[in-house]
Amino acid sequence: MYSALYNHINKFIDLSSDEQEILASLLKSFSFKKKAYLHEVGDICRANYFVVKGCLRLYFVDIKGAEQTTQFAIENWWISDLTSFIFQKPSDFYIQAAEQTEVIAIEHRHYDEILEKIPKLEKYFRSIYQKLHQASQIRIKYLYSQTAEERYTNFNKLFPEFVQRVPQYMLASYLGFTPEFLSKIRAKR
Amino acid sequence: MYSALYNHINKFIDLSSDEQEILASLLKSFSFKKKAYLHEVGDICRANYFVVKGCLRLYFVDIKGAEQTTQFAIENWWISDLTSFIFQKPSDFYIQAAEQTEVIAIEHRHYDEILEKIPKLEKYFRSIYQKLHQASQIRIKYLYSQTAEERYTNFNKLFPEFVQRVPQYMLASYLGFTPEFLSKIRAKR
DNA sequence: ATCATTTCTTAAACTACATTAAGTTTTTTG
DNA sequence: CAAAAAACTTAATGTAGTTTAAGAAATGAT
Repeated sequence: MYSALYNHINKFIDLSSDEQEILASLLKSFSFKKKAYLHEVGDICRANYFVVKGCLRLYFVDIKGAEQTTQFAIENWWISDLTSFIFQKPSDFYIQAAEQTEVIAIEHRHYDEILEKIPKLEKYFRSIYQKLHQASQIRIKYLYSQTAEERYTNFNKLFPEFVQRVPQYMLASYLGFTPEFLSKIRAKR
Repeated sequence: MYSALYNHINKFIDLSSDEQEILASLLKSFSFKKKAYLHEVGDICRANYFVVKGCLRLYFVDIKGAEQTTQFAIENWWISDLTSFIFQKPSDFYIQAAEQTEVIAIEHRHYDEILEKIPKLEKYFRSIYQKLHQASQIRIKYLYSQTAEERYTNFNKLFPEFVQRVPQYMLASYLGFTPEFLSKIRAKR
C-alpha cells in the first residue's frame, strides 16, 4: 500500500515506519479510467495527486474553445491546480486522465496536518517544488528561444517514449501550437 | 541587519533569536549598481538571492542575439538560476540588476547547511517554491491564452507601478514579443 | 549644459503559424 | 466486427507579430 510514494519519498528523506503509518492514515488511493476527470473547471481542486501509474494532464479551454494542455504528470510526479488547491477556490482548469491512471491523493484538509505531524515532509515537498520550479525555468526558456518546429524536435529527442503515449493534439497544445501545424512538421520528415 | 529577510521569514514561520543568529552567520549582503551582473552566461550561479530593495532580472540571449527576460524579482522575492545553483554548473542565463539593488545571498556551500541547522526553514522554502510554482502555473496560462496585446494590457492592469520601473524592452521580452510591437500597442491608445 | 549612449517610435515588407474545411485513418464501443 | 467517435492529415487562405532600418526622444556622464 502506497509503496510507490514511500519509495519516492525515501529518495529525499528517511521515513520511520511510525511516520509511514501516520502518513498512510491520511492518504487515499484512486483509480481513473482514461478520459475521466479528477476535476473540471469550476470545481475545487480537492487534492494534490501523486501519479503511481499512468498519465494525467492539466488543461484549460481557451476563448476560442480549444483545449490548452499546460502540464502533464507521469509516474512519480505530483500534479494539482495549486491556486485552487491551496485556497480551495474554483479552478480554471481541468485535470484529466490521459491514460488509465492510479494516483495517491493528499486531500486539502490533510495537507497541513501531514506537514505538522511529519515535519520531515517539509523537506520532501520543498525538494519537489524546487524541482518543479527548475523545470519551469527550463520550459520557459525553451518557449522563448525556439520556434514551434524546434520545440517539437527537441521534445521528441528528449522524451521519445512520452511522445508515443499521448495524442498529438495534447502534445501540440503543450508545446504551444495547433495540431494541424504538428501534422505539417511531421510531414516534412 | 538582514531584518528585511527576517520579516519575510516570520510571515511563514517563527524563528527564535538563536536561529536568527545562526542564519545571520551564513548570509551575506551585497549591493549592485544598475546594470551590474550578479553572474553572466557561463558563470556558476553561486547564490540564491533575496531582494531587499531594487529589481533583478534573469535573462538569456537568444540565437538571434536578442535578450529574453524570463524572470524579474523585486522586493521580497527570491531569484536564481536554480539548475546552475543546485548543481553548481555553468549557467545559460545572466542575472542583472535592473535598478540599484540590495540583496541578501545564500551561497551554495551554505544552502544545505542552513537547512540542516535550521530545519524550520524547510517549511519557509517549501512555501516559497510552492508560491513560485503557483505563479508559473498562472503565467503559463496567460502565455497560452492571450494575444500579445492582451498580455500587455492585463499585465499593465495588474502591475501598473512595476511597468513604470523597467525599460520597455525588458518588459516586451518578458511578455513574449518585440519592443517594436510594444510601441505599436502603446500607439493605439 | 553638452555630447554620447540608451531607449523608444514609426512604417513598410515579410513570415511563422493559425484558421477553416474537407477528407482519411485509427481507436473505441456495443 | 460493424458503426460511431476520436484523432490525424492536407491544402488554401489569412493574420498577428517579426524584421529591418532610420529617426526621435530620453537619460546619463562629464
